[in-house]
Amino acid sequence: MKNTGDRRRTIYDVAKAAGVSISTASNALNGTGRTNAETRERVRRVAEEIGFRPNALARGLLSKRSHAIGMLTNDTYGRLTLPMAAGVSEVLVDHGVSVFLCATNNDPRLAQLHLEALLDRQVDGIIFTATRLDLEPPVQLSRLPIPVVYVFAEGPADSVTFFPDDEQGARLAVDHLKELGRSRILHITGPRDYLAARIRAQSYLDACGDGAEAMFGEWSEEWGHEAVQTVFARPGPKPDAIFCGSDEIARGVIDALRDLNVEIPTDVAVVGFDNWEVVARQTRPPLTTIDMELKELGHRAGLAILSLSKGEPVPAGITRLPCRLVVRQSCGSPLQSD
Amino acid sequence: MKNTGDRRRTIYDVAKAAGVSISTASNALNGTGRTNAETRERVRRVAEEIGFRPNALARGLLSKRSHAIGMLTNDTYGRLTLPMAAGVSEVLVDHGVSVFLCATNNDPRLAQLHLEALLDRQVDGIIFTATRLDLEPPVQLSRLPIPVVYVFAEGPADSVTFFPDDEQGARLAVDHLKELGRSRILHITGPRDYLAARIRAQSYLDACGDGAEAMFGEWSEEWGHEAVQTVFARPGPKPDAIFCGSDEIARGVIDALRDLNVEIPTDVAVVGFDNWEVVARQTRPPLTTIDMELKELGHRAGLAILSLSKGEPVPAGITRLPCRLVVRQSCGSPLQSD
DNA sequence: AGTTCATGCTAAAAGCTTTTAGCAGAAAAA
DNA sequence: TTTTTCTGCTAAAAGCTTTTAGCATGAACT
Repeated sequence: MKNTGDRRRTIYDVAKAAGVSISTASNALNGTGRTNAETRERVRRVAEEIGFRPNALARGLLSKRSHAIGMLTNDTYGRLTLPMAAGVSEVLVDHGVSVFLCATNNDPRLAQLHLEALLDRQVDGIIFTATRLDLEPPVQLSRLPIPVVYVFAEGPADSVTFFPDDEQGARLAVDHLKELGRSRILHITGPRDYLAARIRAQSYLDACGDGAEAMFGEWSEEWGHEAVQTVFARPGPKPDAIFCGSDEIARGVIDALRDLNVEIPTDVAVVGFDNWEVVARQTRPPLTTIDMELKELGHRAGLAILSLSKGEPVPAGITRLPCRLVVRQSCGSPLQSD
Repeated sequence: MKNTGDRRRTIYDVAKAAGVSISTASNALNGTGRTNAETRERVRRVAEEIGFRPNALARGLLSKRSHAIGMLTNDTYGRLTLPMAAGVSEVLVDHGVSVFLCATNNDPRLAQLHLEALLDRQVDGIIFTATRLDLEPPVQLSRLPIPVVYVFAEGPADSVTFFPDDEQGARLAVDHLKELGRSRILHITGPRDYLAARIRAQSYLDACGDGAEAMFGEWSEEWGHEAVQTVFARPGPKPDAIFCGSDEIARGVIDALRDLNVEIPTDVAVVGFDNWEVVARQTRPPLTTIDMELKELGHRAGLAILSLSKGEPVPAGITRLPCRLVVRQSCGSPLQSD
């Protein structure tokens, strides 16, 4: 007779079935107060039997902690957001915390609406995510009564913020190319007004020194294509490796190189950025690239908001999580490159 | 003095500030009961002034409707899920309903955990989404005390289910090609064990009649590439159009055709399926394709679960939402094709 | 024997809202 | 004048849980 009725079982039902008071039932189930071991066991068995599960609303109302958080995102497409969100949800579900997804489409009205709904629901915290790293949050988050964690977006001074370590990621790519004996490395990346593009480019320039060249453009395949054509059309020495600011750009680069009959990786090695599998796996040859560990980013952001919501201290400022090099075949390997 | 304090304002604060009882305050704010117009106005003004917003937890506890729903998905990557989820969230936020995102990663344990959390939170309904159309839901959803809507996944008999209209979508593609004067249309698509692949293929066969050929394989670029090579290597007449089961396949097809020096769209017209912009916009030439209207699918699913949760009747069974043809340049146009 | 202590349990309050039942007063009807 | 009806308001209950304060009971002290 496991909750076959229509009504959800309450702690009142448990108490009645176990022949104790409501308080004793609660204490027994939560291990609080003073309870006889035998009674405690009986109550727990009864609760299990009738399929009792505590009402999260009532619990939240009393404890002032809803054990839910909100995720505010302005990413419509979801290439970055969803893996990240999955990471957040994955790490929090084990702590009994659920995640509200709020897609704002960069619309301030919608963002405001979502934010108010979240506050009305007494969420314990908010994770704000953006894809356009440069964009202002579409809504005022600074003076909220609950903690906010920023991912892929910079919050006000002293806020808790997570980014991938673009600087280290770029270094990873360049070091890999250098280890394989490449010396004339070119960098083709996205628009200069993206912070991530600037950081990666600077890291590349620092690592490669003189002769290094960073070409800013778009986050598109087309731009990769175009940049390669430009470079190979002009006089002077040609690069023996290209580090791309995104996998999409890398894809354009690879296509353009093939059109020019340039061998990959023999003549030119190519490294991407994103490890966006649908792209990186499908290039010919498959793309060596930098993974931003989006899921791990989600884990960390989730744990951070969890700690903050409990009042535990979390180091403020920007935390940059290491990227990972994923080796496929667009660079050759130390062994086979000769 | 708009909620500058630490504590959230309650209806008790409103009542006190307006000099009325709690019940009157509630009645005035909600327009229930009998209230003098003047009093009602005063209460509302006061509520506005002190920044009162009702506690959704308390409200939900009483009304037994939490005004929240859960979205259970096993899609890790999110290409289909996130636009759909954004549609759901977008349409529901205006009705004061929020959405819990639960990524199950196809892990039954995780799915069970999420499901229990949702029930504990008294959600008003659940939207279940899958990418692998053939897969069983990772958890038993049939005997739940709350309504369930299925999207991209088939529920038990008589459940409310939404799919894109694959049959109509395929017809859209074939008709477009025919209108442009193409007669030898080939179909290259994904694995036969995907229902969507089978439906699209059947629709194509019905529309094209004898001589039509559907090639099943993978949902990958590589397969598109390979299929084209096979077809163009064997003797006999060559197709003058290729309808692809996905944009990724189309991409492989286009690349392979270019390698063979076949002109697109002059010699062969290509149509994709998905309107996955990162792919469809970046092929050369840009890809004419079928859009599944994922956001609209989300809207409809959201409205359906809303109605169901209010006890309003919703037609059971599978509803298929029309797809849309997106014309780019991979087929030419009636005007420029000569 | 009288006091202190520990144990196992319970009644009641608190958390915030909505709804029900009903009270007083005034107006309308008898 | 008495009764009915309507109006505007309020006290209290309900929704479900956790926590606080405290009540008996029996054991261990002084």
